Amino acid sequence: VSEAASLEPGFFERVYRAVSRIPPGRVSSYGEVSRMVNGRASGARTVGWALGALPELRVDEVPWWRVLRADGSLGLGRDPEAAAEQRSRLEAEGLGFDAAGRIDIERFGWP
DNA sequence: GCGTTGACTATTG
DNA sequence: TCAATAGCCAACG
Repeated sequence: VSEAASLEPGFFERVYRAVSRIPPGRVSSYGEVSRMVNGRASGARTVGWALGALPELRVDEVPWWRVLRADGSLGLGRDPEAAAEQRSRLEAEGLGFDAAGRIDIERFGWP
């Protein structure tokens, strides 16, 4: 492997990797993913930004819909269409939403 | 090197 | 519960 740098994937790759480790029926928050990637929950914004750059081609590899906000509400607040898709995918995995449209991350959250 | 941007989080009122 | 504010980190121009 001549590409020694590939041993240390960039922030993007690490985020995709961490998100892809989330099993079906479970959800995680940006802060949690940030902690997996950087060891800190402070980089949550960067995680969201990294997923925002997630090309559609990687959608099948990275279950971005399993990443929610810390309070269990869906992200993509500025993208209603994508949020609806996220909700559909989560419902398809058996996750329940409350009246406020939020998931009980304490119950479905992936530690 | 600096300022801006962003799918965030925690705190305060 | 909702709204607004401050703090943090990484990439881009």
